[in-house]
Amino acid sequence: MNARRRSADRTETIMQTALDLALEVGYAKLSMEAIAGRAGVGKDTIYRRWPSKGLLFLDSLLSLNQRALDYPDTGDVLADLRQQIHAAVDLLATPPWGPLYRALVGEAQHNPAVAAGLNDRFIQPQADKTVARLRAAQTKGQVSPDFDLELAMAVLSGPLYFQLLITQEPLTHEYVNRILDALFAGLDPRPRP
Amino acid sequence: MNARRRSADRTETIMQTALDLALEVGYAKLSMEAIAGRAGVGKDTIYRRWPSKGLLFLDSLLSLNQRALDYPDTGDVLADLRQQIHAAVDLLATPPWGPLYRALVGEAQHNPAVAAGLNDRFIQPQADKTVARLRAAQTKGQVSPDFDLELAMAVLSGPLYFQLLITQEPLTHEYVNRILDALFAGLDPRPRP
Amino acid sequence: MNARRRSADRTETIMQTALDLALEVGYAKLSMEAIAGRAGVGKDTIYRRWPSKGLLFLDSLLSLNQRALDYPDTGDVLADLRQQIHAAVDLLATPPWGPLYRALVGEAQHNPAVAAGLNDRFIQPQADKTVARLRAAQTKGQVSPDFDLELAMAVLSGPLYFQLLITQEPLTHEYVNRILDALFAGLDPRPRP
Amino acid sequence: MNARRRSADRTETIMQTALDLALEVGYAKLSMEAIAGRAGVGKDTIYRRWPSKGLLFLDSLLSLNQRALDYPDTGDVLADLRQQIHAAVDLLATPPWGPLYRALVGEAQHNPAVAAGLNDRFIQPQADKTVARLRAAQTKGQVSPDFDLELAMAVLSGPLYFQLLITQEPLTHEYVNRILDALFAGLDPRPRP
DNA sequence: TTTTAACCGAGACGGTACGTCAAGTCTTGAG
DNA sequence: CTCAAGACTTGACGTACCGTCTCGGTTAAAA
Repeated sequence: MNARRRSADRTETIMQTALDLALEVGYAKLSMEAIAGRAGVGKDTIYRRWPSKGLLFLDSLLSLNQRALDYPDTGDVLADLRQQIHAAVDLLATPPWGPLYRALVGEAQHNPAVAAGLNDRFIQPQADKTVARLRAAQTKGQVSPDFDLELAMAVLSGPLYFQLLITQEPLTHEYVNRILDALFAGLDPRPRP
Repeated sequence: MNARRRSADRTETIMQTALDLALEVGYAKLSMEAIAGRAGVGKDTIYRRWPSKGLLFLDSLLSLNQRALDYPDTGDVLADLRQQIHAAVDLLATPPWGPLYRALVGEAQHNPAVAAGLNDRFIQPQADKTVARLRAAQTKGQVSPDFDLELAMAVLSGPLYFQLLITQEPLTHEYVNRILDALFAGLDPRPRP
Repeated sequence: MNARRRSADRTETIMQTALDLALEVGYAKLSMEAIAGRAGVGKDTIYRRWPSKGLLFLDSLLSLNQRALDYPDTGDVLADLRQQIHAAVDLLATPPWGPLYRALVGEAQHNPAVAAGLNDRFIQPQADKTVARLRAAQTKGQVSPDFDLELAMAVLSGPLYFQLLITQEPLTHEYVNRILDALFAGLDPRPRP
Repeated sequence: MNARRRSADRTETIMQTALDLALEVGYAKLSMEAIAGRAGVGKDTIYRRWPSKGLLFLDSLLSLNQRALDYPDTGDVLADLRQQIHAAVDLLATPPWGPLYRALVGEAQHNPAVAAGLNDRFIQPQADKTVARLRAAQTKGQVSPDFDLELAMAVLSGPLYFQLLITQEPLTHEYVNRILDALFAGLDPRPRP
């Protein structure tokens, strides 16, 4: 039992060290040797827990940053979505997290295991929460029954990821609001009669 | 003149070899040494042209895949957008290109030079074309004058990139159509009176 | 203990391989990569043990060729010196050793660490033995008390090295004898009265 | 004629530059590229004149340091030898020349062409002059007719080279004198009756 | 309490690739 | 025709990590 507790301590130490080092030198220059050295741990002790640097990093980022990104349900869908997405955007704007999260997504592009882990442990749960919140509103009649919830989720997330990963312009509340407003007010391009 | 021509030949050979190797082993296992060896070229000859593997790969991908992704202008905005985006999606679905493009975007997450190059040479031009096509329609009165063109572009691109990079589900024409229809028909979630 | 033993084995293997390769291609074309490859060893494993090619080679040559070049003491100084120097000359004439030893001395001309190692591990000990043998003879009254032993050593060694390194004519027993005779019979150039 | 003169100028310039650079960075770090660059000359222009770095360096050292090391003939052999050898030793003690000459001899150990060039252009001529001076003395009856002149030359040179190349202790006039005195006074080790 | 087996830190090991450097050859355009 | 300039192939350098594999030296549990 004690052994297991020490084991758990070590697991935590390693993840924390990995994160610290990633903050200092960036994910690209993060090395298992440096993590092991700094954590005062043998390399095997790391490899016994995680099969690759990517998965260790994924675990570190997700486990140590367990901020509740849960949706409130105040009854006002739009306000709830806005608040939740603002929180997410704030997190990504807080200095280390944006680049680290970008690095993680980058890693997922080469490493299928990381991609799978990222999806299963973060992306899908978040998407599900968004859809669930929308569905709740739909049930209450606040949203039209033939509104495509999955698509709405994609239209909300997509532009943010596009900005984060591709154009790398800063994510602002104002931009989030424009997307939300377009989605909810209707982004109808048709010329008015 | 001859020297310059031979030089240009070599540049092309190197890019082609880089691409070939990337197809065979994937970007992650692509090495400068292997490229140099296969291309029958010294490593310096590569480093004289590109400062890093990422930029060589960026150049290879963009230069050797100069498919015109220009928008037609048939007068029907929706049809033109649909055709153009379908073409892009088809390209990404053609086996090697999807993973390679994903790898490139992944690399851009660690390497600012790649990110900048990708933006300047591909993302921005494409975005500009989309906006230009929309603006043309706006001028002709086919689209409402207060329609936010930049946002429309982001709403069109974002979900596709989200699917490509994050959920990694296949990109289909059907999905493109859903997005286009939502955008143009209006994705109004408000309950009908 | 096992680890240390395996370590020592590897050290020996590397030195032996270095020597083998030097025999085949000569010191000038000897490369760390070739040694590592042939020995089935990573380059780091070599660099962990020796900081440069020169010092590895020095170690290989001296450790693996630990022929006792000790002076006998039969009571007859001249005979003892002659025997010992003939042995040294024979060694240098045995095909690989002459060129390899020349290469080592050559390396010592650019590389102070090799020069120091060569002196400390080979030149000085040999010189000391020669002087010691002469001193023993002096003690026994076989040699005049004001005979300059250091100079005698230099007069014995110098011409041999001159021939080995500079004129590169073959070293023969006959040449050794001429030097010994001159030294012991007196090389008095003064015209006889 | 003009072309040839310019050609000769260039040859001189290259050798001078090689020597200058060798003084600055040492022979080991001397590179053809650096010489060409500094001399304002294409690499081919160098390779057209000398087939290798070693031979260029040999040429530079010998051609640009044409100090007359000729023996005077004042009638006093011993004094003449002493003066000449002191001059040589002084030259080697003047800072750059000792190390450079050592480097040249070092190079000769790997490179037969350098060894041959060094012998033909410097070692043999010097040896011949020494022997010639001794022979002159012999003819005048100042030296015994059965004195082995070649051996005397080797006994004079050998210890100096030994000190220069092997033990790397400083060469002093005092050491030269000890050798000369031993040679001329007779280094007779036999116990006096 | 003593034994014993798992676990650990440390870091050596065989590899692979890095990015740099220089060698010696080859090509071009200016004079 | 000769030259400077410098691109080119080649090949080695020394470094950095990878992921695997010992090695002793603690422990914590079973005996």
